[in-house]
Amino acid sequence: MAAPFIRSSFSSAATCAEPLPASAHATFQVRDYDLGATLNSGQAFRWEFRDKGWNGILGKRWVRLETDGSCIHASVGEPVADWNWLTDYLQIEVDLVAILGTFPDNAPMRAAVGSCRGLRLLRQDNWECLASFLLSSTKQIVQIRQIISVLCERFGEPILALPGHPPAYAFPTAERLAQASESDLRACKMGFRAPYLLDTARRVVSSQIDLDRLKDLPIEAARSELMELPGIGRKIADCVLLFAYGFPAAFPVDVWVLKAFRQLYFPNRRPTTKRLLRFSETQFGPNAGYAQQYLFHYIRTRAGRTASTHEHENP
DNA sequence: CTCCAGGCGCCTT
DNA sequence: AAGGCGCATGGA
Repeated sequence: MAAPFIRSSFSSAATCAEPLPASAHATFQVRDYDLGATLNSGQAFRWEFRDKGWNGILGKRWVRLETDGSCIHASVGEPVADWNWLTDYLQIEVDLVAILGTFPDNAPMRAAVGSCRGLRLLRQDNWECLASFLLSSTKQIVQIRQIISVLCERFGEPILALPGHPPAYAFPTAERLAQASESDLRACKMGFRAPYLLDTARRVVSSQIDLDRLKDLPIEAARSELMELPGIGRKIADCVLLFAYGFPAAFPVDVWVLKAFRQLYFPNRRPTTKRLLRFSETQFGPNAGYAQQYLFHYIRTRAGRTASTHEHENP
């Protein structure tokens, strides 16, 4: 694989034995990286666009990202020496062109890639991703964000942001949520998902499932283990397999993807989810999940435009 | 007001 | 195996 286009602001030619000095800022050269599409495509729920940059929380670190197209500039609340946690999350080193080259060559796929080239799949923390998508069922993305925001305020550990920014909280640990009551969780407006989240947190804490071990399993085995958890079905399991564990063939089918495929590939039929999964396996190549995210983002943003133009259209 | 949202679990056929 | 329904909450 090609050398990563990474430059920290303190990347002097220091020897390996010499630790890099800690810094609150770093810059990374990027190619084909659409930061806005990536952070706002419904795979992560805590990024906020403020004053031409994205503010977010990764683990116990507050981070702000700004981009000019060829670089991503990062600022953190507390100085760090090692930035691998960020480059890994953003998947900066991934050769996107090689991935795009495996996508099926058809009109809908070309349109989707053309509309948001540079969209990346993130590599998220497995527990945060699992809990977040558990809360996603039959909710709009704005509401998912709201629920998670309240959950973090109420159960997350306070962390240090840059001066001038609102208080920040880490995503709550499974240990902390396992100690909560169902009504505590319902107070975060998550409704019927509260007992699912509570039971899942308790199973993680009791090692009934080992989330770190799943990355070493074949995708089918990892999926089966996730689907043992209450509130985790095929779709949410595939979101976690794709967005946290990086299984590139995981293929979440939600109402949007269902709608997109009916419209784009099956105009005169009404394929079931199972039929779509088979279609993805045979027609979408080894990075089916990556392709799916392009279609998801494409149709979701396009639907927004057509809906609003329709609303304002004159007779 | 109604309809629906990055579903799932459970219950009928 | 496949299809239908209830579930909490709040945008549109």
